[in-house]
Amino acid sequence: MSPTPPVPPVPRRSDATRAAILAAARDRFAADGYERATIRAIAKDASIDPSMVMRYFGNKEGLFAAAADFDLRMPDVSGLSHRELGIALVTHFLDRWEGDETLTALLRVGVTNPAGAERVQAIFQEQVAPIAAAVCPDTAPGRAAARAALVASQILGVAMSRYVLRFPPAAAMPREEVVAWLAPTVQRYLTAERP
Amino acid sequence: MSPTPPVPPVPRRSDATRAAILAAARDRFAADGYERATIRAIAKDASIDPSMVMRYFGNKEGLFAAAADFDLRMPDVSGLSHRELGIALVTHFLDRWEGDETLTALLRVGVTNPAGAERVQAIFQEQVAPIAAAVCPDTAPGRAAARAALVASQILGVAMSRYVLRFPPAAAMPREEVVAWLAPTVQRYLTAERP
DNA sequence: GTCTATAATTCGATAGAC
DNA sequence: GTCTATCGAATTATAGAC
Repeated sequence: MSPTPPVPPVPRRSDATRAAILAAARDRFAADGYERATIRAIAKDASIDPSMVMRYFGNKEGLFAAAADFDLRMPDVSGLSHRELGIALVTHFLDRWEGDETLTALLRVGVTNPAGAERVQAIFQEQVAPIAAAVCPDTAPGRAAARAALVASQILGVAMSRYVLRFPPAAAMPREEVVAWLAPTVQRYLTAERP
Repeated sequence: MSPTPPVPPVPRRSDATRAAILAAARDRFAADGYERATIRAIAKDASIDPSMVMRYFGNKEGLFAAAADFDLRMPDVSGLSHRELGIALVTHFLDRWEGDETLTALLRVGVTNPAGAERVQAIFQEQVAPIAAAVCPDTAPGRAAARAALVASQILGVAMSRYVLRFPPAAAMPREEVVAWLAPTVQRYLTAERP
């Protein structure tokens, strides 16, 4: 056996091509959903041949899985008051949603594709539940996950209304008003005693 | 000209066939979303020929529009206290969602199809906004629509988590606990002073 | 009213030249 | 690594016999 050298920081060769494909895939999945987003269209957006997409990612689901690996970049909320907590989280979610259409893509795909639904669930479970566990008053097993699911329900709902379905009243509502309405809700789901 | 007689209660001839197609369409749209729900599969479920679907509804979008004409059957909330209002509305929405998968279908289609998004918006706008207008404390134009959109965001979000994406913590949460958490939220969106 | 047959596209995926 | 060419399957929609 040859001694395996430590893996170099960038093992892949043509990372630029991969990145271009992934960026185009995120756009298309976000705009069209999983079914309507065709590999052909994604490849065209990336100025590359459709067969390259297959070569890099195997099949369409593999492409989506690679494009949907998403970090919510949840902020550090330790030391915040309950009131500040709700405002910080809602503001952060609005920032993330407006700054990166990957989340809209995730939501669109999650609705029509089981693998997409699992990705959405995993992302919120892994990244929001720890915050809930850190601040919620009850300690029984599964309670942090339940509170994280409540927060996710309100966040996903406003994202649906504002960015996916684009309800005129929701889409036109100023950011500050969305935060003012939703922050107490999120705060209560995380910190209130169980009703 | 022949004097037109008053339209009979059932002008269509084969209403049974239409109803069977619509029922099958609702099931398929709910289970698979707009793109994956094929006219062939819907016709097969209805034990009928695919071409009949085209004959009755013109095209796929016409079929969906007919299948998605939905009545939320909002209850009469006049005379309820603010506390009772939140409980009544959340309970009613959970009932509607669990008793008829058309709403899940609507959500699935609204995400990938502009016409579907308009239907979802119209349904919530037409049926929830009047309730908001009746109970909310501010009277400026558009405020009832904004409050209805807030309510819709929380209701759609919990429907997404529970019935579409099926987050385990949200799907496993007992109905009474969902009502207990969400009722104060809905109540506040409808009746609280503008923050 | 119902069905057969098929047109016209479009898609994911593969094979293979260079 | 990149591209051309194409297969096989599936779809919506139409035309027309009965």
